[in-house]
Amino acid sequence: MRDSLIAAAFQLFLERGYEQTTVDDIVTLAGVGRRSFFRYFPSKEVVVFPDHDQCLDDMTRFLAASADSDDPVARVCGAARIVMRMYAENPTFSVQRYRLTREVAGLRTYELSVVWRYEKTLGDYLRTRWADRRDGTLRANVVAAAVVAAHNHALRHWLRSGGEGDPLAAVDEALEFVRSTWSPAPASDAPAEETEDVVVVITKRSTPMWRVVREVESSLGEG
Amino acid sequence: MRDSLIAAAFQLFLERGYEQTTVDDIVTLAGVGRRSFFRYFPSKEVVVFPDHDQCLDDMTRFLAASADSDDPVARVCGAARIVMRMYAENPTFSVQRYRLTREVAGLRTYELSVVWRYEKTLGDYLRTRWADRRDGTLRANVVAAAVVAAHNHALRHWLRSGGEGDPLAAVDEALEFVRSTWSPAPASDAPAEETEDVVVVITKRSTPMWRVVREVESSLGEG
DNA sequence: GATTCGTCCGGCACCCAGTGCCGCACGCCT
DNA sequence: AGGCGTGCGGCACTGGGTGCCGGACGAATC
Repeated sequence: MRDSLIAAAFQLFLERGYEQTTVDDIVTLAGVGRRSFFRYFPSKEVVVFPDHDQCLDDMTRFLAASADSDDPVARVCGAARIVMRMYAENPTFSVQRYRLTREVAGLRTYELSVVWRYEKTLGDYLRTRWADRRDGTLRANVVAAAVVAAHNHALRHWLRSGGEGDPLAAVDEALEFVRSTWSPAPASDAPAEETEDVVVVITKRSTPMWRVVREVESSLGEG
Repeated sequence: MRDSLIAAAFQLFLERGYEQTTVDDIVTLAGVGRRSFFRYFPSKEVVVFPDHDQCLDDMTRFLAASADSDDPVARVCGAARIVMRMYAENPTFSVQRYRLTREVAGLRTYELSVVWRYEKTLGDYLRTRWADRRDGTLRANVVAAAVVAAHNHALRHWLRSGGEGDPLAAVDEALEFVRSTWSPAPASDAPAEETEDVVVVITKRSTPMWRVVREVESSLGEG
């Protein structure tokens, strides 16, 4: 029932457009009653994003299964990967939906509310993880927004290309940009205590931290 | 006409709620025809955010008047200040609207589309400024999202407090967190070269950067 | 095997946001 | 005084979304 409604809806949406398709058209094509449509989808827009509820549940469970030893930033990056994986499971469907949302303003607005639920979920997780920090909530909100932005950057790029290439690798690269700016530990699990070289930094006491970082980074070369 | 419609709408929204107020109620209270409402506001939600169109224009002009010598990150932070200033001009109105958007899901969704226009404007500006950088668009999207998140963090905090305190100072503090992570130059124009103290750090070459930072921070005491 | 009960579906009536269209009144110019 | 553009009101209509009720189906019970 639910799947047949989705199939009928997308068939009509792609044929004659979203706004030119009424709910009556969908239910007559699917052969069900009009009332049943609104039993499965609270609004006409929801049928365009049928899998996001499940995906949000997956993300919530993934974050709830986090250990205290996990790096919070790396964890939310992993959570963002879940969403990208959902898109990557059905490339043609995702690309078709992307074209719809590009054209229809109402769908874009609804998509924003969907994305906002992900961002709120990530922000809530980071907020609890950084409850002891001062400015923990600010940091949580900013990092959550940055992760979502990086994810959407890679996602849109992949969707615009028509579903070519590896979206998981693209989102990892984009997320690495975010992770590297806030998360101290690298993603790789090779500990650094075993190496031998020594770096000496001499700086004035009030030198801003970013200068210290830049100096050390340059003294470390490109690695 | 436009102002009388806004006044009538908010009076009814605060009395009996947003969803319990129909457009007919608004126009009968304002003493105008129903058709005129939709002449001035394309939808019922728009009447709740009557000043955002003008504010978006102000932001666009502010960014267009940017010089190439300006720091892009500082410029978008200044653009975010424009929005906060608009909220701060009418504290009681802003707080009332905040309570409405907290309760009504449809208004929250519409607000997301409004915020998204700001974020897109900031992102477009940064994208042109960073056109030569590799990953310039990714950086632009992430920084724009971070600026919006920091702004909203300060805004929500101020609105939840009922409009107490200085929202401009709060948003500056939040934006400084974003600016300091991406823009090298400090906002204050006092360079750091004039101070005297020296800090010495000795570390292994492959010590992760976060350990270096922690070490320097601890050696600097609490300051 | 008949009854009963919970559940799911269809149909109906209704509300309300939003739109296209037309008529009218007002101010303006000639 | 007589056209004329503009802005407003009214009307009819479309379509999304909801409340309600009746009926069909299957499962448990007697």
